[in-house]
Amino acid sequence: MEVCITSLLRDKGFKVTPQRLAIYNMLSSTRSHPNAEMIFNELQAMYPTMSLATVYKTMEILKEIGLVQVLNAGEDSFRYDAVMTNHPHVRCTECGKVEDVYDVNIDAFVNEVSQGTKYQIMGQQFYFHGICPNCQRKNSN
Amino acid sequence: MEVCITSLLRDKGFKVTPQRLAIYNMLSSTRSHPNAEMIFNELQAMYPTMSLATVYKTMEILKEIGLVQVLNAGEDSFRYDAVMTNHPHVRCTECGKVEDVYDVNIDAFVNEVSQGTKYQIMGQQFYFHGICPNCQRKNSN
DNA sequence: TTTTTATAGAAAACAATTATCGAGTAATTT
DNA sequence: AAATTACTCGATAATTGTTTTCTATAAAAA
Ligand SMILES: [Mn+2]
Ligand SMILES: [Mn+2]
Ligand SMILES: [Zn+2]
Ligand SMILES: [Zn+2]
Repeated sequence: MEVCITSLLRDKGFKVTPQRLAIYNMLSSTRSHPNAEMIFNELQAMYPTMSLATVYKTMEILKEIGLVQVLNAGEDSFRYDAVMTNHPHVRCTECGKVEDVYDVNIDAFVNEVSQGTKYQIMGQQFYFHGICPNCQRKNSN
Repeated sequence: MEVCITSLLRDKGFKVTPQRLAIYNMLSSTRSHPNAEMIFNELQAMYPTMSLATVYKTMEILKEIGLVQVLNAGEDSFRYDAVMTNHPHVRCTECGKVEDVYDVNIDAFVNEVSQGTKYQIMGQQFYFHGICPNCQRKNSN
């Protein structure tokens, strides 16, 4: 993993810096689909001088070299995901968390759409919204 | 249609104003999925004094009374749709236009996801991106 | 090393959206 | 119809997420 990002950066002419490694490490070791601010806050303790702009610029690079994908779950900010398989997401409308949707095969659906449209489909994002188990429990009390 | 929005507004305690009717009429007679600025520009000629803030506030109300849905196609601004059926959208990554995806049944897919997750699913949005027929033609020349 | 080049971070700029507020207008009451 | 009330418009300012600019400095190359 470390090797991967290091050589990927270098191969594309980007420098390997502690900030970039820290940001990628943080993102690839969480399932919380954080936005720029969450990443910034998390790294604040360890990298007190890091700025939000660095997070944004790094995400731009990581996206470009194919290490992260950008999510747009109907909020006012973008979220980031280091898992590069194209999987659906679900957002809890009460607590706001965004999680993966597992165990669902999107290929059949994607193929159906690809064949039914004149667009040349390059990708897609599926967002569900609803209430997470936690919030359901809270509500029923 | 006119009747519908008029009575819906009144029933929910909102006043029926020319601006609101104009915005809703414009939106329901286009398939371009405009964002606030596009709506504003389009109405500028007929309503020279209308402000962007009014467009935003009106969209908020129209969303609340269930007459429009808000789209989030991975851009930096929201788009609006007066068609309330839940249908997938596709955005051309070259010219930026957003169109409907027709003739595809999402129910089976939605059901599969609903049953595979512990979330109580309330809704979803499906976005595809690719290249529209026009831009494909341009590219091949 | 030394030299070259890209980057980090502070600060300012930007763009989409939201909030505030006073004057105006529609609905309601008299 | 007139008066009262409550809501709304649009100008302006504020906010928020993101991008740009600039320069000392860290990383890569020589
Ligand atoms: Mn994910
Ligand atoms: Mn549509
Ligand atoms: Zn929740
Ligand atoms: Zn196009």
